[in-house]
Amino acid sequence: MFKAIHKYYRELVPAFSDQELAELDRCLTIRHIPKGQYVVREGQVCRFVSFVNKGLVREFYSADQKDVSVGFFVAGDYIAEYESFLTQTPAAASIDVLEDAEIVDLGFADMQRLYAYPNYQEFGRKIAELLFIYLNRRNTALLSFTPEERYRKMIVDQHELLQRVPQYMLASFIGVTPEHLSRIRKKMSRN
Amino acid sequence: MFKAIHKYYRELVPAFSDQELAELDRCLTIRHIPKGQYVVREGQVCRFVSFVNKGLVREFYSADQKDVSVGFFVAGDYIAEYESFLTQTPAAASIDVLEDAEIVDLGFADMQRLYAYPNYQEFGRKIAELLFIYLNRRNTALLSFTPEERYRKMIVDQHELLQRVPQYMLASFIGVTPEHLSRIRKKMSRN
DNA sequence: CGATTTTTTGAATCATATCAACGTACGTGG
DNA sequence: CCACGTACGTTGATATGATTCAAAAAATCG
Repeated sequence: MFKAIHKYYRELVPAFSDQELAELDRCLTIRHIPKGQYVVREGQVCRFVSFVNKGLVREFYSADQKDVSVGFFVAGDYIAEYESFLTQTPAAASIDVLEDAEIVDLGFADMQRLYAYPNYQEFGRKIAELLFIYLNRRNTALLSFTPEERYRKMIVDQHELLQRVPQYMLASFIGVTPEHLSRIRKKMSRN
Repeated sequence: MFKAIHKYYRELVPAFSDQELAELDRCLTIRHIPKGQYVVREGQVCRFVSFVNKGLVREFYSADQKDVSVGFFVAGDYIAEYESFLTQTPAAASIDVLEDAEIVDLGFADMQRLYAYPNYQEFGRKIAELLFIYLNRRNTALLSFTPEERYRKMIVDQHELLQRVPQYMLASFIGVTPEHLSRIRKKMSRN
């Protein structure tokens, strides 16, 4: 059981023993969350890091009455309000469900226990490094590309999401208003 | 020797033994870099993660002929083009010296050797986590605050830097042109 | 189908960029 | 120690890109 998760762990740290992964299994719990519900709510402490088995979830925060989406996650991705999870302090962002989701939770206390194994330390390190790299690229993109360039980029490497995420959420992810994204698309289609 | 560095390591991982830190010392080398020179150049692989003993350095990248500063680092900070260091691939950003610097290098291969110790795995994990948190906050700030708010924030929690970093570099860090930052300052001074 | 949500369009406005000019400070060589 | 050159900061005028608000059109859902 939890095959996809074992694969994920072994890809980052091949040295994981069957016994170590069995230890992990004992910590995991499955949760089904319907569309529209929250996985984590701003202001609450994020208690789990969760693997997405099915569905589509989104991380976002609120800035003067408006949602700003910061990420979309599908089957095979891990999700958490990571800063909140790491520090066990209230989350600045929320995570909600766009398509009925099945997620597999790993709690904070269990994670700490697993860190007794060096392989889990290494896993935790590599996860944090990957998240850093992801965020670093997003940061660079926001600073050095125009909205249109960011949208084009999204078409190329996240085209599966474009069909599933409403355009007004993509707009905030790209950093523009829905109206402006609509105009960008119109302009692009004229070529 | 390398007292400040030992302190840095033990603050993140109190369990470090004297022997483990002595092992670290054998990997460290000091480098003096004068103002105007590069620590890492875009396109080259970042071979070291470096502790700043003295001086002031800056990370930046180039976007259509212009520099965009992404961070300023002083004594007590660690620097690297971290994605390049982690993946040993060419750096997207450069690091240069704004005030004559003394830095202490730790090479990639040595870092890998140290990861044999679980305590160094834990250290590496915590560093990556801190960097993630730092970047996450910067990201949020860029998306949800106005340039003026970002400048005010900078005054509050990096006021020491304002004296040492030329204003046009701060401008790109904040995400505006030098002219516009000048106007923001003028407007702020009218209150 | 009707009701609601999402996307598009238009017009006015605002924030920031650009370009060009000028002022000021600073460090260096004479 | 002065004068000059270079780098930095400021100011003004204009241009551009993105937002806002309002409304219509299109898509989605029960």
